[in-house]
Amino acid sequence: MALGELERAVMAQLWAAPGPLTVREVHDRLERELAYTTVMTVLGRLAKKGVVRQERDGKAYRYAAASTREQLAASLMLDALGDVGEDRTAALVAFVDRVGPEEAAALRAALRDAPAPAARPLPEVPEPRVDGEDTGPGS
Amino acid sequence: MALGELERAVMAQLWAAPGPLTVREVHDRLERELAYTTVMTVLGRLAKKGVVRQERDGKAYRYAAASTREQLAASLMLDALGDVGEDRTAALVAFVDRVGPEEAAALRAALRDAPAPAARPLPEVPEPRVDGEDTGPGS
DNA sequence: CGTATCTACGACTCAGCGTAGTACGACGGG
DNA sequence: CCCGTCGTACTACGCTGAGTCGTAGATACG
Repeated sequence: MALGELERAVMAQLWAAPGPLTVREVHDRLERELAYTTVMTVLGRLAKKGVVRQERDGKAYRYAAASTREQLAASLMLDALGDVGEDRTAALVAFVDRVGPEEAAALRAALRDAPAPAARPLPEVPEPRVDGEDTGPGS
Repeated sequence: MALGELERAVMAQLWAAPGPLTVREVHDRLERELAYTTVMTVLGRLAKKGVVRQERDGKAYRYAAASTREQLAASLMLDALGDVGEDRTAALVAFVDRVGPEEAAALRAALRDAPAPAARPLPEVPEPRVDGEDTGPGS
């Protein structure tokens, strides 16, 4: 699910903005000289992947990141951890073996704050949307 | 750098084996009905990426995983963490917020064992090899 | 009406992966 | 000595995802 280069650049703009952006706004904020439709395509793909939320604003759409940068990074890390197969704990040991002291400290603090949370899943970054799928049937 | 489906299956065989395997051995252990040359190509690509070590054995080659499954997973996790940009600590907080209790315990234990690890880099998983490059006398 | 602005959809390129065929050298049995 | 077997090297083809854009259609506004 890793994002491409341009996709990351677009996400950076969405994260940096105070609120949802239109295609044009994203396009104007990007340094690169891209066609308007290129940005639109990328935003559409990001929306299809679920990392971006699309909300109507009159004729146009506004786009906002579905999760924070940190949550997305955490998701990616979970994915990498899951790929290992069974022995997650050994992988985690190898992981902390290679993070710097600051990161180790952050991990320690985070573990202190979250004593026994039963892996509550966030609603963000849902399954990649498959065509005409309702975002919320509301049970 | 994420591996593809078949690449993962091949790595699984290499990790499961007690020692380096020849192409034929990997081919025979894989469930799928693949052409011998398919396995050879995949092993070659894995070697070019540096996740597999190629050592001569008479006429043939033997292939071994360059790092353990756990180390590779840790590398992938580091990559995901690095992509976030600056605020690594926040990402780590989000990460521990979403791992299960067992993983949290593993993290705690690992952090206990490694009090001040100055990010020592492993020799495994080197830069993707570019053409004729020496594998290095690494230990 | 004409123009500007959006979205929808398709198309093209390039790289990575899955898959395999062919060419060619080394080796051992008749 | 010749041939089939085994193994490598090289090339190729189809598919998918990402980057890039063009064109067509809807719509609002002077």
